[in-house]
Amino acid sequence: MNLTAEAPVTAAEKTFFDLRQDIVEGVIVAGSKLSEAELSTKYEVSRAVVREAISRLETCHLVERKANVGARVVDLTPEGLIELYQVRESLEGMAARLAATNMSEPEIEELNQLLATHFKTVQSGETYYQEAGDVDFHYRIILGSKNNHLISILYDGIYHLIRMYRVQLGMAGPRVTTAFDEHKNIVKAISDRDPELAEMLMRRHIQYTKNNLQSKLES
Amino acid sequence: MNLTAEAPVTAAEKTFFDLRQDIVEGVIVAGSKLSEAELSTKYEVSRAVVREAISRLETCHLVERKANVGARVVDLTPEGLIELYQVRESLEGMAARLAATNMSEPEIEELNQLLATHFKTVQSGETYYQEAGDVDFHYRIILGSKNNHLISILYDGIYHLIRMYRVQLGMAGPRVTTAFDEHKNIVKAISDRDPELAEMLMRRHIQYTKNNLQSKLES
DNA sequence: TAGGTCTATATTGTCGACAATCTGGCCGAT
DNA sequence: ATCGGCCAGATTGTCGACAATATAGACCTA
Repeated sequence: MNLTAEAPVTAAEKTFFDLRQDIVEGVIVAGSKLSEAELSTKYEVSRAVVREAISRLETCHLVERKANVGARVVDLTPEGLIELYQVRESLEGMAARLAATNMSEPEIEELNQLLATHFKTVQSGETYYQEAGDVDFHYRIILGSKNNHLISILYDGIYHLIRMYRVQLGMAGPRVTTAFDEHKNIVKAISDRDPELAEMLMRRHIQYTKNNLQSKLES
Repeated sequence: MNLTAEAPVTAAEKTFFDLRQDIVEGVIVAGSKLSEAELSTKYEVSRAVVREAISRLETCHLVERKANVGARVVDLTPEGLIELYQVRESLEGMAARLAATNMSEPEIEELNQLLATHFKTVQSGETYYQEAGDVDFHYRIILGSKNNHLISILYDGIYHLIRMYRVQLGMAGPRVTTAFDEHKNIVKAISDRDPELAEMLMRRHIQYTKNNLQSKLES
């Protein structure tokens, strides 16, 4: 997710990005312990920057920390997934509602163009869509809400966890095209400046996504 | 807000609590810069623990940090208040809805008892209610949602900001008794296991609170 | 005088060492 | 044999010093 396109300016930030990626992609196994000394040698930085990186991971809810004990990567449970998606549904539903009011016409135009690009990608059968494409779509709508708190909670707070579930459960399959249609309808509602419909469609879209993930988690 | 009743186990945690309180209560002025060296001498700890404390304050959205520049206390703007309460309305509305389903009968009973206690406090005319009492009320409902992500976002994330607005704008006045009635109706909806009504009443309650705060901010 | 560069200073970022605390295993008592 | 306390090792928390970066002001130039 280099959508924010922010280059790490400090060593702690770079270590944070590296660690986050390794956790999201499962290189560091869910539930495993994060030893400061170990990571310090692995990423070739001092323990202080590892501590700072871990501290930021805690903000993303990717790790949990106990005083004088240490940090562990969160483990993925069905209950956690349900809780996460309850919150996501509410927040992104609000984002879609606000976006229908607050997005500028040029931004909406860009959103439509993004959709057109995705359409070609889907037709060509690439799996790329579900990962970066989907994230990009949701990202723009969240930004379109123009609510900085909302943006922060979603992107600094829970989005990496959502990615973690998706990546580790392996996203692909028949939902790709139907998800695209759902995206299309959401964009149409936003283009029509219909906040209530935009929220409802977004909430359903996320519910479908949750159900899809749940079925994979239970299998 | 010692509802969580968690004693600081480490120096960084204690410094975090102290700093947070000073910021929320306005002892440290909104918008002011947080100098690590200065705070280090003031709280009599090393710069490392000050840095950790500031890092945690960033998670609460109480301070903003820029690399190689430093941290500043957030400043309170009308726009920020609106954004904050949009998010709060959505999240606490969800909390009330979930609480109506997930709270146990004993927990609901305790909630009713809390309300009875508040009634006496309101009658006696103490201002205590609006601060700790109100926070306690909302806290229990949030916990009653049984959704750990939601609980974390609200309590580790935005509740201290809400307190900051309330404390610094000076809460008291004629809304005390009407707010109590709103609380009473919310508890009734939860007792009746009526999720939709509970959510609607909570959302309205928070809207009223926002309007009340806004009028103070504009004056 | 306006604009830009350069330097001095202050502040933040990073490091390695030491202190405090937890964990797991050993030993003894009942 | 089981339970509890206790010791050793390892891990996290804290500290002060050093390095890297930004900021403000002086100085120079056009």
